[in-house]
Amino acid sequence: MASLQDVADLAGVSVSTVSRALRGTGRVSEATRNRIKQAAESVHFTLSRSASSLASGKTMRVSIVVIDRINTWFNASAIQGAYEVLEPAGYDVVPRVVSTSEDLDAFVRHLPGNRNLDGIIVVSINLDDEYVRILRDITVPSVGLDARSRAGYSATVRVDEQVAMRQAVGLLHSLGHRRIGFVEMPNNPDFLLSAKRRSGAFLRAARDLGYNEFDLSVFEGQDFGHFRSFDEAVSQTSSRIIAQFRRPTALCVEIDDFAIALQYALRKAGIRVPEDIALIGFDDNSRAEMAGLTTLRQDPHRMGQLAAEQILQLMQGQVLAEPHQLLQTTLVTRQSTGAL
Amino acid sequence: MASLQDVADLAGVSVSTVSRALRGTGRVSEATRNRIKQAAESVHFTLSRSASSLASGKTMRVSIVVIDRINTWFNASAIQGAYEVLEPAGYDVVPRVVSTSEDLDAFVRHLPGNRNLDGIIVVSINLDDEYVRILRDITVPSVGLDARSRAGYSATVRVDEQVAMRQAVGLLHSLGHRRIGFVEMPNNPDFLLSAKRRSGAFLRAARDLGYNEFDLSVFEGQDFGHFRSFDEAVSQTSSRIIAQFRRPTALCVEIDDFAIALQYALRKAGIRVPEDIALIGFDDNSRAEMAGLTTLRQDPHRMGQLAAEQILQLMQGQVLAEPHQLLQTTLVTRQSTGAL
DNA sequence: CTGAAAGCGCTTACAG
DNA sequence: CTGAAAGCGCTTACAG
Repeated sequence: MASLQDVADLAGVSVSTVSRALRGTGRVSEATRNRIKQAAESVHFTLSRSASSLASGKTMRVSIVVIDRINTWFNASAIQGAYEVLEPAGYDVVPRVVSTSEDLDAFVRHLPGNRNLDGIIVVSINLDDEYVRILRDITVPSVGLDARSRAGYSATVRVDEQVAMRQAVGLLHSLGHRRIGFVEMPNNPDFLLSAKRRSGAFLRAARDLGYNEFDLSVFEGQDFGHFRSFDEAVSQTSSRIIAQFRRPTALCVEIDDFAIALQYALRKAGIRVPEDIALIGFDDNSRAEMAGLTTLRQDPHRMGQLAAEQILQLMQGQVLAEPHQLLQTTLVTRQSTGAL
Repeated sequence: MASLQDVADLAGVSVSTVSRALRGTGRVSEATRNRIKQAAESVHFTLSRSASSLASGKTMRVSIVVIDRINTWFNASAIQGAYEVLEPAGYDVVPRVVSTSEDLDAFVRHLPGNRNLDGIIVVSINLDDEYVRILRDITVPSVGLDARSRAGYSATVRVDEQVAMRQAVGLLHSLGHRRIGFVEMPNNPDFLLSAKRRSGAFLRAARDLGYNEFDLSVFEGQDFGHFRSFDEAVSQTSSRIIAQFRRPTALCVEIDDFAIALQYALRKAGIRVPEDIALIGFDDNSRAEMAGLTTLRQDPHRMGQLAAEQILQLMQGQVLAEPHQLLQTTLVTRQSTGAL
């Protein structure tokens, strides 16, 4: 396997010159550069990232931390977005999955001594105070994507949930719904996702529009471990909704996948959607259109790009013009809320 | 940032001993090991992968190459599967996207001199002869996942398309369909995906069951670039099908997403599914159930795990008991083929 | 069981 | 514009 030295010998120059020529840094004469490039080509030379990294102190690696799985609609889209801006800049994107608070703990605790990454993008994780302290003290920049709070992150990208919920509740209000509710997902108890913030935003938006406590209900998400399956969680939630005293005529559901399953379960139980209960989701994922689900569209792919742009600037030591970016959702109206 | 040397000083031993103790290699006394572990903890020590890599010659990195996007159902599931087995073994999984033949070319041509990965998993790419030659000569093992041919790869994992198509055609035959066809996807012209193999397998299966040339049709996939959008490709294909002389009463479609879109377009054009045309997809992806699509289920998540297990063994220099694994699909019957 | 030392393949001041 | 040399932080024979 050819090394810098081999290329240097071939081109009749020193390794320093080869290094400079290949990376386009420092002045190297046109002629020398060409000679070197040819020599490099001829032996299929590729820089050893390990050696470069060790010498330069930069790993050219950014880690993207996601909860539970890489292959969810949100996570995979965010990773793709980040990849699109990081790859052309020469960085490897290294996914890291955490499933339990121990996983996260191990990851965060190793951060202070970690020389294996130049930046971190963290998806849908809110940091408790201890982690905030650790993140603040490390030299590696971190960007929170879809985090509830800015705490601990050098920069954040998230969706404006308050405006989103105003859009949703506004639609329900204009359709004449007087009793409305919010349905939280079953959750991974080790992570405080965006659920609480989203239901809080829902309640605030509703009160602003004149709904009072008796007209509002929140179906709280339970620990996912309580259920044998996703389907069981859905049908249990469906039953709770149906049995509810002064049952709402419209529901905002935390995410599309749950809303879609719920719509199916409700209909199976004889509840008509949207006539008896109207439904609004959140995401506009790949199944929402087919399900005829009215929803709040967000764009994790774009969020991944933005987070990557931020981390890129931070890694270059730049000061961000807008470290905390708030994106707006788009209300997409479909059958699950009936005709406008 | 603490280095091995710092830990050694703290524990009062040499760096060699620290290195051995931390990695659990070589004999180190219980007492020494504990002292070292404590010292390491206390300064949040983490090994520098770059330095380890440079010294040991192993990068602890495996690249997974996918076409066009990370966030497709197939690709993201495969990556997740690979991650699950590679991460516990200490390897980073580094996704790499190729969109054009130039991308692939650049990647493959750099392989011979590449010291930046220990193994490669390549998804849905068939190698032409030149690449086969390059791959054969490099020292890094490669696993082909969903490749049409074994050529060039140290090992492969794929689905048995011949059996799959026999399942599908068998169902159509038993349902009494006498004129049947296969619909290819619009394709990325830079990559020869599995389309041709799949339609070939369809034709073989159909002939074996007694269908003759006049009863069979193949709607060939066109260069995706010809269309302004996916929807346009779909509606064009739909029109071709409808206009077909001696139109088939049942179609196998190359993948679910296209089948689902096609079902929608056909119905919109007044063709009843399954009464006028029955449809069978391929994948059983997350939308197939909702669409009521009969389909051939495959499991890219499992394929990713298997490919990772193979590459792991190859990287350890082991000889594979079964280098070429063929998985079976499961026929999942739903409304798009009517009642059995 | 432990240590001294060479070496992995680069980058980067420092000189010239 | 170019080169000699130090050094990045580890691993791994080699000795003892």
